[in-house]
Amino acid sequence: MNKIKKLYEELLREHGHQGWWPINNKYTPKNYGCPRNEKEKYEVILGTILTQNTTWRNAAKALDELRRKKLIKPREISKIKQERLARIIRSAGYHNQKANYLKEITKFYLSLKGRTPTRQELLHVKGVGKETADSILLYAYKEPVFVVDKYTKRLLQREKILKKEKDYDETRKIFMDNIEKKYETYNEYHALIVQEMKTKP
DNA sequence: AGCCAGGCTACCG
DNA sequence: CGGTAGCATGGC
Repeated sequence: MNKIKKLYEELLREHGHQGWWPINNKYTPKNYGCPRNEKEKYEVILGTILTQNTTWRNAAKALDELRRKKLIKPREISKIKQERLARIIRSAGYHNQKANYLKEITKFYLSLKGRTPTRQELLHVKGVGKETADSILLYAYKEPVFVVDKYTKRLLQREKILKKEKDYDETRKIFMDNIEKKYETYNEYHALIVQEMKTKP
């Protein structure tokens, strides 16, 4: 019996479809068609940085401010002074760091010219660690990669699927070896884990 | 009034 | 290699 798959079925039954990622600060339940265009893809990328170690609520406020000022465009983020960008995204926390990170990922994004980046390339960008790299691949580019976070490791402990806590890549491999490599499924599973662990720590 | 949130970098031993 | 301080706002 595949415990990883079984756990997925249980979580889905209990919480229902989550339908990440939010675009324009709205979830798109049961619609994995997002992002639908380049603009939304770029918004998702900014969101992955802004939500690092921060609630989505606070990150979304920062995205709202950027949207209100019509700044969710790579050229605009490139142009703007870092100090001003920091003030605008203040609500996301760590705003000085994140303003720098947003500029870094934007420079990288422009260099791609529409191509899908590799995980290795993403990991070379300052401010992009493993979870953020995988989030960008999954939520912006719809690549079938599994996103691991603190909750994921904790859940495997709680369910006694693992005795000891594994590192990021090992944990990721456990999911990817046991679940069909589909974008929709990895999207759903990660969101279900967050939902489960938020309600039952 | 603390404690924590959908992490990452830099630096330590 | 593994461990940890620092980064910061807002909600409960």
